[in-house]
Amino acid sequence: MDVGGSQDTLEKKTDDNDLDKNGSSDPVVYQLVRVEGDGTLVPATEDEFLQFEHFLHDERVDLSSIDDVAHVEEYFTNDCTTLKKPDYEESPSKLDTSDVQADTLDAGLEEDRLHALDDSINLPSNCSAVHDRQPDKLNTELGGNNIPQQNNASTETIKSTVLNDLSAEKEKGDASTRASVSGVTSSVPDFSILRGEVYLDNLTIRELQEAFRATFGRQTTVKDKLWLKRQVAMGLTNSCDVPSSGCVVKDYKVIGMGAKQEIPSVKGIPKMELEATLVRNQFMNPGSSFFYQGGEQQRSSKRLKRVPTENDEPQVTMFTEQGTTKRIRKPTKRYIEELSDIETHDSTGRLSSPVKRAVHDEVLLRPRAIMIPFREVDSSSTTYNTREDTLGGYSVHVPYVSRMRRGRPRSNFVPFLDLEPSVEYTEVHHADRLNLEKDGEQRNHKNTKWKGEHIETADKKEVHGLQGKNLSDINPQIKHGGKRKHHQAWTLSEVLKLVDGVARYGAGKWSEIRRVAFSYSYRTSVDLKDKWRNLIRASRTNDGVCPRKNNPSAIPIPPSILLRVKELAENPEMQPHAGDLTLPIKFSRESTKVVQGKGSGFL
DNA sequence: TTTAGGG
DNA sequence: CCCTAAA
Repeated sequence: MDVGGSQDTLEKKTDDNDLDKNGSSDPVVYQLVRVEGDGTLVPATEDEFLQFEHFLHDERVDLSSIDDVAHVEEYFTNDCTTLKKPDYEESPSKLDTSDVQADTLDAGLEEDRLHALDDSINLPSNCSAVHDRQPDKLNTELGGNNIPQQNNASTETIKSTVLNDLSAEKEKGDASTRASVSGVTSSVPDFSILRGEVYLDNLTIRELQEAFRATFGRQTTVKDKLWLKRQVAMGLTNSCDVPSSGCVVKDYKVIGMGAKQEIPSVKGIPKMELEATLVRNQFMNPGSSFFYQGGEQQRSSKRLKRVPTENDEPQVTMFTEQGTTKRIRKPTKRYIEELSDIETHDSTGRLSSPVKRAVHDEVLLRPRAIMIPFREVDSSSTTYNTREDTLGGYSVHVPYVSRMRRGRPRSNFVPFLDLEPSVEYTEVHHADRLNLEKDGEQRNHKNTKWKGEHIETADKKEVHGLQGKNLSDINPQIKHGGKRKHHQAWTLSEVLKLVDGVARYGAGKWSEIRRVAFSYSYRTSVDLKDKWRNLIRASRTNDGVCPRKNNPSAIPIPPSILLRVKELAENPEMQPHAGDLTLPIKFSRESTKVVQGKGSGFL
């Protein structure tokens, strides 16, 4: 039950600290805010954003020297994105509610930042905590870690990095104090502060700050002891569920409290490392990521919404997710489109006003794609890479990969459109990228799937003011009356499910079928209907002939299936077979025979 | 909202 | 796939 590792990781790079009781992470994007005299948080003004933006840019530049920049960038690119914690109050002391949800930590960090801000009034510098680590250090760490698949695992890499940070006892504290408020310090945290047995209660504020730094990789100016203790405990524990006092830290691990959610360390292997391992493993088993489930059902999720439901699964999943996430999390075309849509109005490519963002964010709220356990870090120019969603009750940021909504666009919302397949295709470079599928099954043709997400492309463009493509170029429809939005090729498994569903419930019961077999898919009943129609067409036509040969993304449909489709289409009566849902699909022998050799249909 | 159809 | 009309 510990999901912690990832969080630590996050903190390092993105500076988030989301820990949850469940262990689910709750990545959060920070928003630049200003602390008013009365302690209330006020969204930063556009100007402030701009300032920050610059700052970030610089950071970015630095990071560019890192290997696998693209990935790293993705994760480090965050910045003052949104973090609206409605009820969060600034005083640190209020953070101790354990049920505060992951937000607590975030809030904490935020606060920390805010404090810093207080100190140095208008410099958003601390917002950069995200970019805490120096490039060189990062490199070192990266290299130091024996993380094999760097490519496909930026996440892991990062994690490892964090691990090293924590476990690295070498770097002795020292000038930790000199760390700048900005959070970008060149000095190395004094990890030793957390070595051996340490009673947080006995630490001085300064020591706690050091511990904080060792834990989160960034400096804090907060002098609230309680808060610091909690932060450290939470950070080491990856859980929000920590007592306000009495925590004992031993070799970077929190003990002496209900450090339940912790991953037990094994023989001196730092917990973090274990976590990293976990992540890695998870990563290796994409199959375990049931996370991606499409997400229609998650749309309604709201931030802060925490579902008490706690399974062990989420945690495990989290790992998986993370591992997977990293790779996958690429902005979708749609995302870009959206951005474009919004940003387009802003020829300068600057950040849109807070208000706009807010609105946008709102819109982005209903994702359905891959969840990203990590906090999303966006480039200054973009805050839209991910959207927040709820995963198992935790709000997380997910890459904005999928279509938000199916069906008619809202009256006040421009429909998101996907690029044309051809275009999209070109954008998909990383074959190695993990493609999450809604349900493990649909992994058939990765490349065709997710065409919409040309991550790096998007990132870069966005970073640079997202102008790479013109909105119109990308999404014809938005600007002009364009073409179709997305095209998610149907996978064989989907087809099978559909056929099976029709067999059971009958054609026309799309809603039912969808509910039963595509509940976690973005396929809507209309999609099913359309698909069925196409299948029927194919079963007739195709039986022998291959319609659009020019459709590379179309996957061939086994003749047997087509035959079945045909049968179902022809004798609708013999359907409702409620009961054999468990059976995959029955292929009638004759059918198979008949159709065999005839050529396949295409999806 | 869900279906059925047209585009 | 999208969009609408109907229901």
